[in-house]
Amino acid sequence: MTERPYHHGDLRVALLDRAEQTLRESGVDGLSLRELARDVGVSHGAPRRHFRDKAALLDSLAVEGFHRLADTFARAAAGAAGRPFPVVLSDVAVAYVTFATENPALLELMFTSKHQAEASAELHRAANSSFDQVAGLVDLGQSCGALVDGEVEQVGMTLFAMLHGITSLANTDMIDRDQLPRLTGYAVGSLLHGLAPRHGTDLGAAPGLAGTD
Amino acid sequence: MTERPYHHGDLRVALLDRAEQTLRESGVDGLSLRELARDVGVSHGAPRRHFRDKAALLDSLAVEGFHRLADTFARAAAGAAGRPFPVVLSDVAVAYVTFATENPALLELMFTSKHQAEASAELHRAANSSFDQVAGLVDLGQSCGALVDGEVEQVGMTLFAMLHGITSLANTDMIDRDQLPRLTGYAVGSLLHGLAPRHGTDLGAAPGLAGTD
DNA sequence: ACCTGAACACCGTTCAAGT
DNA sequence: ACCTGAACACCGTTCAAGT
Repeated sequence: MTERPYHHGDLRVALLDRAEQTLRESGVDGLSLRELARDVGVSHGAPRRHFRDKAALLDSLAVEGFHRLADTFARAAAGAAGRPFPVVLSDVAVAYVTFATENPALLELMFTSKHQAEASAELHRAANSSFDQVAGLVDLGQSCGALVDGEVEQVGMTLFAMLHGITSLANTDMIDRDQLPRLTGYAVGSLLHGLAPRHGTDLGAAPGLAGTD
Repeated sequence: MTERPYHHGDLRVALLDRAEQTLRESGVDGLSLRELARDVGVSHGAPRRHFRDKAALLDSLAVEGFHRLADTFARAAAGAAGRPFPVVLSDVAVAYVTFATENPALLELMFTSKHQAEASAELHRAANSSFDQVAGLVDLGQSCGALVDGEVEQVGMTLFAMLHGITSLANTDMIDRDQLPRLTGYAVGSLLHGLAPRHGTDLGAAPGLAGTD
């Protein structure tokens, strides 16, 4: 690192890392390929070797985001393993909401429709790695009778869609941040047997969901 | 209209109309202020009088989108007025899904987090006009006992979030288009009393979701 | 194999000047 | 009040040339 050699060494990950940081700080609109190259100390034409396109770099960020999300799910599920299913479910739900809320720009990138046809294959795989985590959770919940019946994929997608919708509304300031735990608890509860959503459902106050004071 | 005069007449709405069309055809990325001005037959500096910013124009499009959405809700609810509540609910849900699915780029614009602070007031009002429609529907459903209990705002937001999440996933090709009706029916059913979501619920296949007998 | 740097076409924004 | 057109700084993309 004393004197930069002609070859950067790992320009691809350097660009990706810097891009992720810029994304978090300035959103997608603040992301310029040229500035990225400047930040990393390389000429503006250099990124071309690693990303054919600006869109390609954005797609790679989205793929990375899905991998991190899958990781987050796995970690949350592992952390609550052995505890009653509702706790596991709500922990995973909170993990998603937290992740989505802390990385709004990344989430938008992941769930934006302008992905390249070529990248969509890899992106699809990456997204499925997240969905599979949810599906596994649904399977677990159904086999112990805590979760509502129905096709795994259908229940899982409903769960995912609810959480995604809630965080999306929160990220656009359409629901207050402090209503997030209650809404999350409510959504989760609506899929649990014997926990038909009603006012005062305690889930929102559970450890993990509460987290206010 | 024979020879364009110096003053355009209604440049603001002309720009907005053209922008909406371009948005539908080419997405947000295909929207250039200069091209817009060209298309409308005006110099590239002209839009400045009506939109201080490109972002301001985008915000106006989003506001317009929320107004159209509120209209869509009202129309669907009026069209099913008098029929059993589940029918009304599913009609409204289908109306949302259809609207969101037919205007993916507009939806992204509406639920994107990069709105200007100044526009957010008007946007908030416009968004609330949509949410109020949903709240009214929830109120109706609860007072006739068909809809799950809970605070109106909470149930309404859950409903909205579910539908928004589902369409968002559909618009990014993460769920198959042909699974949309079933998923929508499933989501709607999960908020109806005595219609606990289960495999084979007929909701999705019926006209509008129907299947209420 | 990887990077540079000039070149090109296109932006968004600003602002004096025109009508 | 509304629009024009030159000017400016910045892009993304391409490609010969360098190492």
